[in-house]
Amino acid sequence: MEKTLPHYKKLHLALRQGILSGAIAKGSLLPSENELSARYNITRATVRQGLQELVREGFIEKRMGIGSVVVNDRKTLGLLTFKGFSEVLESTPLSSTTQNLKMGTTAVWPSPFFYEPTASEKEAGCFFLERLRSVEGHPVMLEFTYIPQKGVPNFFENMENGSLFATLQQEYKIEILKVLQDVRAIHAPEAILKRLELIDNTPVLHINRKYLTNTSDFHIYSSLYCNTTKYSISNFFN
Amino acid sequence: MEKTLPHYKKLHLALRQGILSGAIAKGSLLPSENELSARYNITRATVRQGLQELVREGFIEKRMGIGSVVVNDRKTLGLLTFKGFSEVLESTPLSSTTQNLKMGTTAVWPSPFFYEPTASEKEAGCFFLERLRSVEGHPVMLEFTYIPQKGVPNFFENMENGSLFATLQQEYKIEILKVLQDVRAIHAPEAILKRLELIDNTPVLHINRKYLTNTSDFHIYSSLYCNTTKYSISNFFN
DNA sequence: AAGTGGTCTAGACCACTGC
DNA sequence: CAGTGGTCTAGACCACTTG
Repeated sequence: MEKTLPHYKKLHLALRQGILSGAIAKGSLLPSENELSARYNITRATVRQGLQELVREGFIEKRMGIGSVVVNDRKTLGLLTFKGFSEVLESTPLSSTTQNLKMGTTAVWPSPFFYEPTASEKEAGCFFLERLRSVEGHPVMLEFTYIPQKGVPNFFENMENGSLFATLQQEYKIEILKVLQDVRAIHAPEAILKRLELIDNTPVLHINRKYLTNTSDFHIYSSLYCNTTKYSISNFFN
Repeated sequence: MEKTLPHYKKLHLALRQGILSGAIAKGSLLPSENELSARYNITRATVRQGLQELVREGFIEKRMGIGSVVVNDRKTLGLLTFKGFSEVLESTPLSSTTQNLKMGTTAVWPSPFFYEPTASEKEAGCFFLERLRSVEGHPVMLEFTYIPQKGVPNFFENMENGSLFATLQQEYKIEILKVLQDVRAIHAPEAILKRLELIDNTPVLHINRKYLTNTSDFHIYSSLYCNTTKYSISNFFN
C-alpha cells in the first residue's frame, strides 16, 4: 500500500526532478508561487512549503520582487559538508585506510557525554566504534562513534564493509540530515597522542559531533581527534 | 527609527533567549504550538514559522504527538555559518565586542597567501582588516580579512558600524554564497598568543577561509585564530 | 479521549523589483 | 504600475503519542 505523499512534497520532488534533469535550466526562474499554486491546485502556503525545501537543499534562491532562481543543478549539495571519511578521499590520489580498533555494545553510555543523548537513547544503550583513519600511512584521525541501540538490528553484521553512513542508509533507511559540531584546539591526552603518532604537546583538533537524522529521536554521536600537522580538515558549505 | 521585527522572528528570538539563558531547560518541552499561539496572540502558522528556525539551528526537535523538545542549550560561538560574529551573539546573554586593530589598503596582497586570489583580484589590490573579537571581556578570535578593491567604492566609510557582511550586502549587493575552509590546530606565533591573552604552548584553532559571493570574480579571504579554551567554535550543517 | 505536531485551505496586506 | 516573494490570519482535518 503506497501512502500518497503530501502535496508540498510532490511539488518539491517534481521541481527537483525538473532541475536535475535539466528541464528547468540553472539560472532561470521557477514559475511564480501564484502560478505553481494554480497549476498544482494547491494554496500558496503549500507551494511555499515545497519551495522552502529546495532552498534548504541549495537548488534555488528566492529573490524579493523577482522570483525563485535556480542556482544549482546538481545533487550532493548538502552532503558534501559532512561526507564520511572514505567518500572524501576516494577521489584523491591519496591512499587511505581505516582500522577498527574497537567495536562493542554497552548498556551504559559514557558519562559525562559530550552531547547528552536523549532519555530514550540513554535507556536503549549504545553501540560504540573506535576507528583510526590514516592517509598515506600516517594516522590523521581517531574517531569514537556512538549509535543508539534502537531500530538497528544486526548492526555490526551489516556494517562489515566499514562504511557507516552507507549502511545506515541502505539497511535501515536512516539518513543524516544535519550535523551539529563543536570544534576546539586542545592538548590531547597521552593515549590519544600515541595513537596519532604525535609527540607531546602537539596541538590536536578536537571535534564533537551530533548527527541529526530523518528518524525521530535517533542521533549519532562522534568525537574526533585530528592530527592536522600534515593534513588540515577542510570543508565546504553553503 | 527601529523597524519592528516580524512576529515569527520575535517569537524565535524570545525562545532562543530563554533556551540560552537556561530559563527553558534542555530536555524540557516548549509550550505547545497552540499555547504559544494564544500567549503571543499570533496564529499557529506564525508560531510554526518561528519554531522552524529553532529546528534549523538545532535548538529543538519536534516529536510527533509529544511536542517540541529542547535538545541543545550551548552557549558557544556558532561562527561557522556565515552569519557574522555580531549576529551570532546578538541574541545571547553574552556580551561581545569587536576591536578594530588595523584597517588599510595595499596594492600588494600578502604572500604567500593562504588561498591564492584570482588574477584580477591580485591586480586590483586589497583592503585589509584586522579585528579582535571578545566575549565577556575575553579575547576569543583574531581575524585577518582581505577584500579585493573591486566594485566596493568608499568601503571603509560605509563600514563604520563594524558589520562587514551587512555592509557588503546593503551597500554593494554582495552576498556570501558559500565558504571553503581549512581548519587546523596549531602552536600560534607569539604575537598572536599575546593578542588572545594566552600563555605559551596553548593550542590555537586556525581557520583559513575563502568566501564565494554572488559577484563574479569577487572573493573574501579570512584567516582566523581562535582561543577555544573557554568557548568552542560550533556550527551546524544541513 | 485529549493533546500534540503535520498538512492544508482561502483569503489578506505588505515591501520590493522591474518596467 | 503590475507582479513577485514576505508575512499573517482564522479556520480545518489528520496522524501520532500518552494516560
